[in-house]
Amino acid sequence: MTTLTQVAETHRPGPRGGGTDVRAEILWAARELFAEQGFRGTTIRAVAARAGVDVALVPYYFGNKDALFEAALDTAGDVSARLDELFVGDPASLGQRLVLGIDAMLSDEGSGSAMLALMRSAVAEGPGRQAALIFANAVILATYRRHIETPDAALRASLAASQIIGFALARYVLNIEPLASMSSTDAAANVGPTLQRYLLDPLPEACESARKLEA
Amino acid sequence: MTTLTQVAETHRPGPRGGGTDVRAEILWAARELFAEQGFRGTTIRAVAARAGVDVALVPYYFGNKDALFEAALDTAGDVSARLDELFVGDPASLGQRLVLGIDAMLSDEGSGSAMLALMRSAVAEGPGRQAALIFANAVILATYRRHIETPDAALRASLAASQIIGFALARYVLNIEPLASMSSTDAAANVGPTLQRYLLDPLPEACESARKLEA
DNA sequence: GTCTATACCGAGATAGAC
DNA sequence: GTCTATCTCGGTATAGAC
Repeated sequence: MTTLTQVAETHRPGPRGGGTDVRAEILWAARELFAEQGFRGTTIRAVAARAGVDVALVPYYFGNKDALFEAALDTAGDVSARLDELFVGDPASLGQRLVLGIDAMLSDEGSGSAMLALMRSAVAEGPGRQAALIFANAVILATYRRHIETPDAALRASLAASQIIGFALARYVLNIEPLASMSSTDAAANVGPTLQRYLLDPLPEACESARKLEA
Repeated sequence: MTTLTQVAETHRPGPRGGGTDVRAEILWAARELFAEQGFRGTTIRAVAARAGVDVALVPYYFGNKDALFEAALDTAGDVSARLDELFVGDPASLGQRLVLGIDAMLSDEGSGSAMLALMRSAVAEGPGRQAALIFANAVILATYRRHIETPDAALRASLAASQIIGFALARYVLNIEPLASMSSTDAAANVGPTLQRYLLDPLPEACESARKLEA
């Protein structure tokens, strides 16, 4: 047993001095750590440590780890809007524009890490599943539907999503060379045509089981 | 302090009755749970419970959770061999054959769940990273190199890997419709041409940054 | 309303009893 | 070979100081 008379002298309770916004501090730390280490890889204690606050403040402000995750990665609206813009323009270069635009988003310091964290957690287990399905499915699919209206829209969107997800993971998460370190323009030249075909070119005829789903 | 005289009466130490192979029992339970819940989602305790053995037997037989994971998913040799076979045949239908073959592997009860768990853990954090990179990178790339020898081999393999990974995740993990529930032949008809192009068709000219890597 | 301290529970890992 | 006890760590809940 230790005597309880000795108390730590580091910090006293009560509001902080200085103009630091603790909540924002935590959010930033969470964004960085989730992007670096994934959902289960980042501990609430690590977030608190990087933010320079006490551990209990994290659940205090955000409830629990799941809610913190969703708060940290809540950039879906922005992503959706930016994807929207990529669709306007010459249809002949839609595939290239998509790759270039998405690659720019993924390279971006702020939203890029969030998107990658979202994808990681979508594939892994845990609460991020829901949020990430919104990204992969709803965002891409809805964006696509808004711009190309054919009965094949869902099929085309799901095919495009598969290549976009694979591209993002291979290039930024798995670091498969030489795809990982090639320039954006080269990447666009290579995978752009795939998206072009999925989104605009005629699809193969024998596709009954897919078309059946469009009820 | 508790008195140490009172001992549990549930099970006594010592070898089991019956002919059950404890090690194999644990491996099967681990395979199932890793495939269902991912690496961090499955607890050693849960594995032990499903196998009907004591918790401590798991680290006893496999060292630690990482080693158990690798043991459970050690099907790389099999996967590599099956991929090898897919490459032999008419080059004109290579893409379709690959999709059909890979889809069959992923649908398979035994190795399919292992491959999916491998992919999940590759994208997520944790020890599976290494093993999964071997799959995504070495297996696909090496297999490919064995069959098509051009200076572009690595580039082509990385592109194909990106589509294969995205296909597997979108279809089997994220369940993006209608890709998720379409038939294998329809899937092959749709994404086969992509692999065909990545692997065999001429690549775009302006690809300096990629070619520079082939030293 | 903000912050600190601390306690609880579940999970991985290890030592050692039987 | 099998199991118990225990250590440590991480997420969460609570009590209470300012």
